[in-house]
Amino acid sequence: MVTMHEVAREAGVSQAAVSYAFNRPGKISAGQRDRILEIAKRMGYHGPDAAGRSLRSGRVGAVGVMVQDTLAYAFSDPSNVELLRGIAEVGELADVAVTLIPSPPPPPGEDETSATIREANAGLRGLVDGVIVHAMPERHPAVEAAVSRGVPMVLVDSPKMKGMSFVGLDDETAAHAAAQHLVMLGHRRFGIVVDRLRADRHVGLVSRERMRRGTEKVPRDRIRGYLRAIADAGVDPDDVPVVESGGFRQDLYMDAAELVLAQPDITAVLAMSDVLAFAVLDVAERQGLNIPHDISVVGFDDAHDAANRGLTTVRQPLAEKGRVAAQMLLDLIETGKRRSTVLPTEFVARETTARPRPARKQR
Amino acid sequence: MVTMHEVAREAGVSQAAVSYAFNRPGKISAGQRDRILEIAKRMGYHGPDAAGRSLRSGRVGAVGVMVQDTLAYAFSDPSNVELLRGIAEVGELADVAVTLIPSPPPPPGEDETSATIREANAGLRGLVDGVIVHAMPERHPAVEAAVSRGVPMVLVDSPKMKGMSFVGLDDETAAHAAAQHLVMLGHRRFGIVVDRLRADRHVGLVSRERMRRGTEKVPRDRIRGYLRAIADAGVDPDDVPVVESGGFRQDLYMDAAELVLAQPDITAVLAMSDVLAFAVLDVAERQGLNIPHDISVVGFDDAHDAANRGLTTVRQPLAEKGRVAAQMLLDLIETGKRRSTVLPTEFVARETTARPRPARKQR
DNA sequence: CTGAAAGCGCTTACAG
DNA sequence: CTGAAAGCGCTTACAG
Repeated sequence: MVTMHEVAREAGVSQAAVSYAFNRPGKISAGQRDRILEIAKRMGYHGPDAAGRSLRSGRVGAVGVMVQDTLAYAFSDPSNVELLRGIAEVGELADVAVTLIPSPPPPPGEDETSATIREANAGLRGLVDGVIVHAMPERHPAVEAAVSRGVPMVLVDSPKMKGMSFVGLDDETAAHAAAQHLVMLGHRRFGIVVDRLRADRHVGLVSRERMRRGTEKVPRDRIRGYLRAIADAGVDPDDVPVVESGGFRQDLYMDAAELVLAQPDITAVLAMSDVLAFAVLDVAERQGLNIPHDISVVGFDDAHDAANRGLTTVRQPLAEKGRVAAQMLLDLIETGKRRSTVLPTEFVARETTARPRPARKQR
Repeated sequence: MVTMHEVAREAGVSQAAVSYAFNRPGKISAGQRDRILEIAKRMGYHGPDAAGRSLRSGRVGAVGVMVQDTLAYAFSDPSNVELLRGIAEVGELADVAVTLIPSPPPPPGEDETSATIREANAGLRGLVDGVIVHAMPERHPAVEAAVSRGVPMVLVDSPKMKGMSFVGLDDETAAHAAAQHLVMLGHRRFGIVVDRLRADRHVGLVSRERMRRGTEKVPRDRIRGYLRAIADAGVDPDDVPVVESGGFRQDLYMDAAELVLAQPDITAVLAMSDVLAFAVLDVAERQGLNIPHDISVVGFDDAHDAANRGLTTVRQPLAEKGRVAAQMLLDLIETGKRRSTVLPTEFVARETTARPRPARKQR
């Protein structure tokens, strides 16, 4: 590799002059600068090496996006992709690279030493100047490591932490509106589907105890909103079945959809995301159920396909969420100033919700 | 920031011993190692800093994906997302971060000095150990810079370069099969839509001269395949209108779809990608055309929505393409060995193609 | 406007 | 098994 030093020697100047030619055009005469750049080019020197530069300047030129689970998942859910798109837009304008950092939960029963080493080598490693923490649970070791390293951080759809920037929604209120729509249509028997309350791969019906101990902010808040609207309608929230898919894979979504549809007497399903709602639609169709007349379905996100499939859902500005978070992070890195933003949501009624069929017999 | 040095002093060992505790468990006794790790943890030292480490070791722990245009685009096209998903899967297994590197074309009329500086600061900057070059055109400065820097590189759907690893399809043969399907159904009047032949934002009908001078590998090869099948059917390929959207945005796709559908007497449209085909379907529907009876439409990719919308298309293994490319890059970084792979495609007939309406009058 | 010098945090070959 | 030392490529405060 050609270094600044070699270019400097060839040009007959100091190594610092070469650095200035690339980084501080003002510190050097235009003629000198052009001559140095030309010599650099001829020698195959293409500019300062990132490692040396960032070691010295403490700035890498990249921001990270920390996601739970696999990166593959990050690209599987269209809502997530939309968020990444927003982040990328801002990163690009600021000429900052975007690095994806998968942070799976620690393997069960790991000993202290391995944990320390794994965490040390995990994700961050100083590869980024700051990090957007997306939909991570409470007390995730990767987040805590970043906090104690003092990495500038913006929390998105993750549990709020004291003194940390936050971007998200008022999930509880938004979910309340969705459930209230069903209540107003006359529904009284509901099923709820969520993806994950804790990172322990639990699949199936959720106990009240488990609901209380959920570590994932978004599902927890949305369930709370659903149940509050349902309770307001005079239904005992403890009678409402909540199904957890346990992960973010299509097959798990389908299983969860089957389970929630198998709950006796329900006339409506509240799905925590559009992808879960789509799974419910698919299973219902396969079972010959008429949507919305046999079962009403409400999603959340207003993702890519929602309008095509006529899904009643809650719209959230996903790309905007990414843009706001990225801008907030860049400002935080620059100025150290923390902020928080709650983005608006909007309930969108489409064709997957209707009055419950009066003929549907009570068991 | 806590450094190794401070941990070493606190533990009463040399700085090297701390490095070994984290990186070379074998070089140090287990007791000593645990003690050092514990002290490190207590002091808030979370492992070697990436900048220092990579400066010394020459290894960053990240691979880049170079994409033309904006990152936002990278997340807009579902086919592209699928490819990224494949790359991410492999990167994850290897504990390597994935960094997205947008490489827009140079601004027109840029002077030499600015160009040198821009290129120096562009994308790579040593942020990655290697790069996957995805769908970049011939002679793109960012690619050339990476080549002359000697960055390990795998070309995906980009023009082949001497001595460089390559992953892609036999686009010409695949496109030939798609066009042949239409020929066999009896079609003789075709329109072709592609996204971009050169990075100059040309929009609209494409001259034969422009087709010859295309710098984008995939559209060039696919057009060649389409036209060969059409010529085999006895139609003069010079009579086949080719429309270029000029970019990767929904509105440009819609404009291109309108223009191709406005071509006189055509009974079939060959779209270079599913997203373009979807735009043709949307415009056709809005115009009250019956698909497939008024117009047959063929896509390419078999992306997410293709099956849902009944699109006749060419299936390619997008996620697999990403996995293969990423694995190839990791091998290249490790061993220096170059390879190339051509992945299989499969023509998939669905509901957007049929015999041309015999009643459709010839002008 | 230019140059000599210090030092960012780390890894590893070497000597013990 | 452990430690002292060199040096990776760079930026910037400082002196001229």
